[in-house]
Formats: sequence, structure tokens, C-alpha cells
Amino acid sequence: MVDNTAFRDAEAVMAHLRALRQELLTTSMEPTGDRARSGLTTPQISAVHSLLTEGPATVTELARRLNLSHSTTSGIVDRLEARGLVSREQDANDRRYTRVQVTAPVHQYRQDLKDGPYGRLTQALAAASPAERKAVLDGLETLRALLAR
Amino acid sequence: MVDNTAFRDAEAVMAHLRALRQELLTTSMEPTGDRARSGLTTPQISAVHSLLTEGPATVTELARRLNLSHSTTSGIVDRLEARGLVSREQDANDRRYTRVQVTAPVHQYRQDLKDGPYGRLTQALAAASPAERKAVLDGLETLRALLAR
DNA sequence: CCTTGATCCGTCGTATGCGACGCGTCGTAT
DNA sequence: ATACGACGCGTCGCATACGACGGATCAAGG
Repeated sequence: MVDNTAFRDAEAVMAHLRALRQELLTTSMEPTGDRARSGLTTPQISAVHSLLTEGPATVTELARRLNLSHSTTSGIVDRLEARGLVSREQDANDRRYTRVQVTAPVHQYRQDLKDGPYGRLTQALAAASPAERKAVLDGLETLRALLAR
Repeated sequence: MVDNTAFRDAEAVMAHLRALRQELLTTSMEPTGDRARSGLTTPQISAVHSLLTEGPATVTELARRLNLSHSTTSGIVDRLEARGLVSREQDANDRRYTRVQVTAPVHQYRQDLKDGPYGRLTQALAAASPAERKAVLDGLETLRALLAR
């Protein structure tokens, strides 16, 4: 048995992370829920936002931007393509590459894309004091460092 | 436009949370990966650990313990039952209730259950200084408070 | 020219996770 | 007794999310 307080803290940390995941995903999400405002999920908004702000990209490049695996990103692009929000296009020079880019109808979703995918979190941080922001970032960085150690 | 620094911080926070989710889930997980030590995923270990330490429970009660939805928990119990690690049993008095309990073969997985589902995190926290632990918990609590505000 | 390796892509199987739905069951009120 | 609401459960559909696999393509070397 390592340490009892460590296990208690681990439980608390995991509970926090789980709850945060809930709160930050379900805000702009609710795909089949009572009534999603846009019908776009958070990863979908993130993908479109990245394509808008950083330009078109290949699937692998988009996966790197979103910090997701290739297969996951491929599925997200599938669903966006089915809605007609993005299009796949073969690269003429190197046909291994598929360029993903937004299409015209994406402008109907401006409201959802205005503050990017993290609208709720962005507003919460904007209303926070500098000390609170520092505490949040320090805590996360410390935790990452502990796990990497 | 709310605030530019707030959006930057939001991006950083989300990246941290995503990475943490990866690190804390993929450690004892790898279900189809190169070779999971036990073949049990993190939620499955959590469920079994809860049933061992806190006793048998109904599906809804187990969902409350794990902070998961009822349908998700039902699926996890399905897979554990298929492996013969837990069993469902109808309550005689009130047939709406289904008691979930561990079965004998669960003792083969003692190694994975020794430190509970959060072995990696527990060890990391055990090796951390009090100041580091406080920074981690403070950061998470502050973030939760900001979102609840 | 043709093999070899690297790379990108799509697809498959599996697990999590949620809401919505329908069914059976229990307690209570009519 | 019956109707009704509340509750627990299983199931369905959908969206992530991953690793593994095979196919297609290109570059480099034999």
C-alpha cells in the first residue's frame, strides 16, 4: 500500500477531471439531447474552427492540431462531410494526401464558432481574477509534470 | 470578442485536460492494444474495485458511485458479466432491483486491483511534495468553481 | 523496371459515454 | 380493483476515441 492520503487525493482528482469533462463537453454539445442549438458536437466545432483559423489541412495534420488519432479524426470529418460543412479533395501532386476544407454553408454556424469551441470556458476564464487563472494553470501543469516524472 | 488571453488560456486548459485524460486512461487500459496486462479497462477496474471495497450494488447505485450514467454502467457490467467477473441477481423483495456482485474468478486480477483504478495517479501523488499536491487540488477546485459561477 | 520502405488514407472492431425509449414493477391514490 | 406516477433496468442510436489492418501512392535504390 503506497499511501492512504495519496489514494484519497487521486480519487478527488479523478472525480474533478470527470466532472470537468462533463461540464465542458455537454455545454455546446447535446447531440441527440433536448435541442442542440447547432447540432454540432465539441470535436466537430473544434475541427471546423481549426480549418477556419489555421486553414485547410490533411486528415493527419488536422489530427495533430486537435491532438487526436488519425482514425478518430477521419470519423469526425466523415460526419462533417455528410452535413456538407467540409469537403475532401485529392491533392493533385501527391495523391496520398487529402485536403480537408470548409464549404460555404459553414457560415450558417457563425454563432457557434464565434468564440471557438471553448466558449463556456473562455468566458469563465475571462471573468476570473489573475490569481485564479494562475492557480488553474499551475495546478494542471503540476499534475502533468508529476505524471511525466 | 470576450478577451484574447482568456481564449489562449482556454486552449491551454483544454489541451491539458485532454492529455490528462489520455495519460490516466491509457495506462491500465489498452483493451485491443499490443498486450494489456489484464485485459481490463479503467472503468471496468473501477467498477470491480467499487464492488469489492464498498460491496455489491444495483446498477444505478454503481453508476452513482462511479459518477457515470445508468446506460454506460449497464454496458460496463455487461462486459464484466460476459467475462464472468461479476454476476447479476434479481432482488427477491423488489424485482425492479438487480444486485451486481463480483464472482470468484475476480481474484485472478488482484495485481490490477491492488492500488485501485488510479494506481498511476496514486503513485504520482505519493511522490509529490505537499505544495505540489495542494497546487493540483487548488487548481482543479478553482476551475470547477469558475465554471459553476 | 521493379522491389522496398515510408507515408497517408479509409475501414474495422471494440470500449466508453450519453440521452431517449419502452418495459416491468412497486406504492399510492382514486 | 384499477389507474397513475415513480423507479429501475435493458436496449437503441449516436458520437467519440483508439489500435490494427490493408490499400494506394510516392521516393529511393537495386
